[in-house]
Formats: sequence, C-alpha cells, structure tokens
Amino acid sequence: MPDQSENISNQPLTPAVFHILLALADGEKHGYGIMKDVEDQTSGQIKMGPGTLYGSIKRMLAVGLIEETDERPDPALDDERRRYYRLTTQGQAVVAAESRRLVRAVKVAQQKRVLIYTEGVHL
Amino acid sequence: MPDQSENISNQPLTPAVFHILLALADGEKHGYGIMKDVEDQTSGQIKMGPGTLYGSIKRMLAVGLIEETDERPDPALDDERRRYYRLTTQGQAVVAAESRRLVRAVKVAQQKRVLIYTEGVHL
DNA sequence: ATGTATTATATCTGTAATGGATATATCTGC
DNA sequence: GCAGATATATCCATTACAGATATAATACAT
Repeated sequence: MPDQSENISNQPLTPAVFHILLALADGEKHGYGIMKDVEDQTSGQIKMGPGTLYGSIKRMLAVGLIEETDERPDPALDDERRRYYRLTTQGQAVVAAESRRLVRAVKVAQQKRVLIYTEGVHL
Repeated sequence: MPDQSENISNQPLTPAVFHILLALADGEKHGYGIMKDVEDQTSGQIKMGPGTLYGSIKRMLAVGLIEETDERPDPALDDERRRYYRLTTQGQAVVAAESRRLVRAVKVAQQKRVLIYTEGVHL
C-alpha cells in the first residue's frame, strides 16, 4: 500500500492552507481563532477573509488534513457558536513536509543572494 | 506618493510565482529554463505544467514583476525560439519581501515544534 | 435594559490561478 | 531524414480566492 500522505504532501500548499495548518500546530482552535492566529503570526500582514477561511477549512476537512473535535474548553469560557479543529496525523505530516519545502526554498533564496539587503533576518 | 511595491509585496505570492521569481534571481532565463530550474531547486518535487508556467509569466509581465530582454547569449548557443526574462527592480523587491515572509513562517513552524524531526535545518 | 461593537460561522458570487491537453515548430544527435 | 527533446502558446475544466452578505451570540458600556 502506497504512502497515503504522499499525494498531498508532495505538492506545494496554498499559503492559506499552510497558515491554517500552522495555526493548529500547537493545539486545537476554532475558525475565528485560526484567523487571529494567522494575523498574529504575520504581524497583521496577512488577513484571511471569511470566504478563504471557511472555504479552506471545508476543503481541509474533506481531504483529512484536519478534523473537528468534540472537546470543549472550560464551559465558562466557551462560546457555543465555536467549532474546534485539530490536525490529523496526516495534517501533521503535511505541515512538516511543507515547512521543509519552505526551508529549502529559503536556502535557494540565500544562495542567490536575494536576502542580502534584508534587515532583521538572522540566518 | 505611496510605495508602489507595497500593493503587491505585502500579500503572499502563489508558489508558482515565487518559484519563477526565485529562478530569475541569479540571472535571466527563458521560460523552459525557468521550468527546469524550479525542478532542480525542488529536487524534482515541483513540476510546473506549461499552463501554469506561461500563464504566470504573462501575468507577471503585466504587473511588472519581470520583463523580457533583448539580450541574447552567444548566438552559437542560442535557440531562436527562446524568450528571455529578467526581474524588474520591483520583482527583486517582491521576491526579497516574500522570502522574508517565508523565513518568518518557518520560524513560527520551529517555535511550534513542527520541524523537530527535520535533519539539517539551520535557521 | 438597551444599544453597539466584537466574535463567530456560513454561503454566494465573480474573478483569478492551476493543471492537463493540445498544437506547433525548432533543435540535437544519429 | 527521423526521433526525441526543447520551446512557446493557447484552450478549457476545475479549483481557490476575496469580498459581500447574512445571521446570530457574546461582551461591555451606558
């Protein structure tokens, strides 16, 4: 039986999908929380609209990158509207593979001296 | 007058556009050469079809990320069908900005321990 | 208690990007 | 001259995206 994750992990992810996976990498979150996490991660540079966010979530559920959880945090802090998601095992593999791909891309950028004028990047 | 490159450099690029910019970062190339360079850069992982390649080139020309050159290499080595492209100043700025964005994304991935099993990554 | 802003999810729609197929032509090596 | 690789280009179906719109719960101040 071939590696099931190979299909999806060997092609580049769209930035939206990658950032959602990354947002979920340190624990489950709900949709709106993912959106905020992506904004924080990118210092407000990337803002996902609801179309991209919920559309991506739907697709990622369909291909098994993420799954919805039943677990709710402390009910006192909860909001009944929320729907929480977490990475599947496949999702973990894919986000790791994509991260490695990006590392390689950045190394190419370094070799080609694309980043020499960059401030604040310590490689 | 606002920074003209801000419009485009502050939103994530599609993987195809980024890889094309990266391929051109160390010198002008023709379309097919770009395709090969991307394959090499990614160890054959990413293969751009002609639709993506020439469609992306057309769009990138339209927004001024790249431009066609008249300069031809040694005529003896040349192929008259080829069309050569190089980065514009704006294209250089955009590929640098996108590279920095990816560096930040990779750092987030490291902080979230996505890459702990990865060998040979020094950022 | 009322109003307002924020949080939260969801869908719809037009536009853009992608990948594969197809077409055409040149170049290289035999 | 032929085959296979090189090279560009377009078409089309599918997918992804961004923004608008809708709806409703929550939080907080007045």
